[in-house]
Parts: sequence; structure tokens; C-alpha cells
Amino acid sequence: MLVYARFTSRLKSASLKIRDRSMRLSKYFLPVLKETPADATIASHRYMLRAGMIKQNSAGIYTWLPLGHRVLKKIEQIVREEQDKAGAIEMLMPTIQSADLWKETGRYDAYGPEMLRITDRHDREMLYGPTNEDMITDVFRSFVRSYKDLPKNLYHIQWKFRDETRPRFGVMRGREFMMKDAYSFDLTEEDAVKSYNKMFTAYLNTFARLGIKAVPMKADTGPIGGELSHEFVILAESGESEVFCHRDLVEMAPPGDVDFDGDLSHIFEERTALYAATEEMHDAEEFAKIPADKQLTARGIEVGHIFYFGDKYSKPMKATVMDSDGKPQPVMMGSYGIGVSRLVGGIIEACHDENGIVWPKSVAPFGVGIINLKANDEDCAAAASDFYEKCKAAGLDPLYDDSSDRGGVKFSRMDLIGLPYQIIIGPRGLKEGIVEVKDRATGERQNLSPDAAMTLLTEAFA
RNA sequence: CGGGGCGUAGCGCAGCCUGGUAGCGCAUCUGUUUUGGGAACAGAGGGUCGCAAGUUCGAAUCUUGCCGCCCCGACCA
Repeated sequence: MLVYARFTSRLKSASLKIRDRSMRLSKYFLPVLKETPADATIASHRYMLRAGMIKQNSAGIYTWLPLGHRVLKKIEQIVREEQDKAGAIEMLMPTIQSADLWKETGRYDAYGPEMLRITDRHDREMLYGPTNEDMITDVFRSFVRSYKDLPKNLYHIQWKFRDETRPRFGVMRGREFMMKDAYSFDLTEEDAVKSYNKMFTAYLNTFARLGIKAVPMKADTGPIGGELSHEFVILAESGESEVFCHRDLVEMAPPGDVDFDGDLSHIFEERTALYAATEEMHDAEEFAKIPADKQLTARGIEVGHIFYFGDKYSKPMKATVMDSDGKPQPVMMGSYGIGVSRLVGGIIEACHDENGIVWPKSVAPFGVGIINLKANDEDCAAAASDFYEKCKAAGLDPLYDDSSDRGGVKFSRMDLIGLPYQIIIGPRGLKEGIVEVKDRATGERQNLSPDAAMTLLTEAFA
């Protein structure tokens, strides 16, 4: 009993501390590949395999190895924080759903072979959820009765499965993928548009925090249905579809701190006043009206998609609330998706060079990589270890390469995994009391005292 | 789902056309010398050649069927 009490009290105190995310390479699991796997053709897939982030299990299905998992979780957390800021409420729905709800909306037949259908031991029809409109509508109708409880926006971050005919490009078009999907509920279309604008705004901030430029574009609604829809698209050569937009949209600053309870229509209008459309929605005549030097035709990666679809699901599923006149009204809905696992690949497509990945600071698996050039030299080991402990204490999430590999191996491995900063500690510099700081993105190197290097790092991550 | 390609050691590949019982590079293990941009030498281990059937004295190699994976297109977070 005493032992148990002591154990639980230790757990309690541990949970109060911020999780220690630092790591010594000798203790980590980082299976990097020297040679490029034959199956990978695009940069993000190649680098994810080479950097030991993922392992393929079958077509479009991947294991997330420790390094990849770190990035996935970082992206997930940023997405979560921005959803919360916008007033969305997190929950969690299951991956396996009953076919019954899908029959209510008619989607069980409409969805087609892309939906993975399963029968359980009692021969009940089940499915691995490709999306959750039907299920969330059921949750809503089970509990909400009054217009006074609106608006509401519920979201979860959960694995989805879509049995694509042709999964490809690693996690960019996997069959199993992690998605953040939010669902808004309003009494009127006018209110629903406000909810739509909240998510529209939150998405602009989310992608900016992730270190990428995602442009909202007028989009086709597809099988989800509805009238108002935008895709958020990263421009990259390896993009799957062609997109067209006004060049100014690409560099537009994110809204930043806004009052999500206030009027956000100006943000929506500012971003949609200029032309931007995906291939399916492209209007060549409208596009031609843009000044020639502002016309941008590019390849795009869809990382987010938002829809307004009114009562498409609430009507067949009888998800109604009483309005102020005491009359039942079908609730007006929208859904808002972000491809969390796809973003890992998408960010790499936007952020890499010939040596490997160049992570934006916000999503980097570790903040700083420490290279001890001479592991068997006592002074070097002591200096590197000391620097590691200081980074750890400063919350910089350091990865300390304490392996006995040769310098060249360490350099190329660190470049490959793409941490924003490298601290290179070797006998040569140490004699003069300096360490080398390398900025992965620019390649710029500075010789600094360990203290000055720490200052540079803490300021960079402030 | 239409078209194309590929499955041989952990990874990248050769061998297959013209059947004779498997090889190269990297990686791994041991040792020595090295150590600021993927070291050198010496030695060692590791493969029912995707699976199954057939042809044959004999199959990685020829035939048929199946499975898996990749690429191009049509569809999608």
C-alpha cells in the first residue's frame, strides 16, 4: 500500500512537468536509409522513407516510426490549438461505424467501393469510416433540441479509411489517413455562413503556423454535397492537380489574433475577392481578366477542404431544433477537414532541398541537432553533453548525435532529417572555445561560444 | 477501373533471352588502422530466387494460374 502510494504520487508530480522531448541518438530508433527505396518517386515519400519516418505495410497504409510520429503529433497539436481558438470543441468518434446511419442518409449505396465495408461475427454490416457527417449528425440529434444551444462546432482528429483505387506518393494519398474533421450546426443559413467563416479564418492561421502557404480556392463539393466550398491548397510541383490563382493570394499574411465571435466576413471577402480556383471550378474567361503578370498556374496539394451543405444530412436524419416560434427546423451544417497525415508529406514537398528535409520550426521533430564530431574524445563528449543538457533545460527538444559514426555520416544524416539548427562540436573549435551553429534552411554557419549559441537558439525558438 | 512495369540477402541491383542448383555494391558482425562532409584493409554471417502447379534427368531461368507492389490516366482529405 505504501509502495503504491509512493508510486502514484510520483506519477502525479511527473504529469505536472512538461514532457521531456529530448533524445540521445544512441538510445533512439532512427532507421535511416542510405539508398533511395525504388518505390518512392516524389521527394516527400523518398525523404520520409530515408529519414526513417514511416514504413509501408501495404498499398497506402503506413507505420509511423518514431521520427514521423513526432511530426504527425506536432501538426495535430497545432491544428487542435487553432480549432480550439476558433471555438470548435474536441471529441472523438470511432473508426468503425454501423452501416445503419449511412443507410438513413442514403450514402451507404452512394459512396461506392471507396468505402471499406466489413461484417462482424453476427453478420452485421459495419464500415471503416471514410468521414463522419452521418455519425456526428446522429450525435447532435440525440442531445440537442433548442436553437438556444446553437451555434455549435464539434471536431475530432481520427484515422479514416478510403479504399482508393490508386493510393500513391506515400502518405500524400494513403488509404488510411489522419484527418481533423469539424462539423458546424446553426439554425439559419446566415449563421452557418458565420461558422464557415470562422473555420475559413482558423485554417488560414493554422497553415501559416505550420510554416506553409496554403491558398483557399473555390472548389467542387464532391460526394459530400452542398453549395459553398473551398479547398486550401499548397503550391508544389508534385501537386496532383492544376490550380489557378491571383499571385497576390500566395503571399497574403494570415489574420492572426482575431475575435472569433466578431464579424469575420471581411477576412473571407478579402481572400475570395481575387481569383483562385481548382481545375474543376476553373473559369478561363475570369482568369484571363487578371493582369498577365499576376496570373499564376501551378500544381497544388489539397491539405484542407471546407463545405457548407445546409440540411443535406439533418433533413433525412431528422436532426432538428425548435426555433423561437416553437417550430422544428432542420439544422444547417458545414464540415471542415484538414488532412493531418497528408500535411506531413505536403510540408516536405514545400520544404526540402537536395540534401533532405528542411522542417519549419513549428513542426520539426526536434528543435536542434547536436553533433559530437569525436565521440571518443572526453572533452568533446563533455562539451556536447553539457550543451545537450542546457538545450534540454531550455525546452529546445534537442537530438544529440552521440554515436561513434564518422563526421560525414553525422552531417548527412542530420541534413536528411532536417532539424532547423545543427550545433557542431569538435576538437578543433573546442580548443578556441567555440561551437559551430548551422542554420539548416540557409546553410549559414556561425562560430560562437556555447553561451552565444544558446542565446541564438533560445531567441530563434522564442 | 483502363494502360505499362516490377517481385532474386536488410537496401539497391545483375543473372532469365540461350535451363545445369545464385552473384555484385551498400549495410551487418570480428579485428587492425583511421576520424571536420556517407573511410581503408582483412575475415565472417546472411537468400526454400513472391506463391502454387506444370514441362524437364534438372527450373531463378520455360508455361499457366494466383498474390503483392510501383508508375501513367480516370476518381478523391
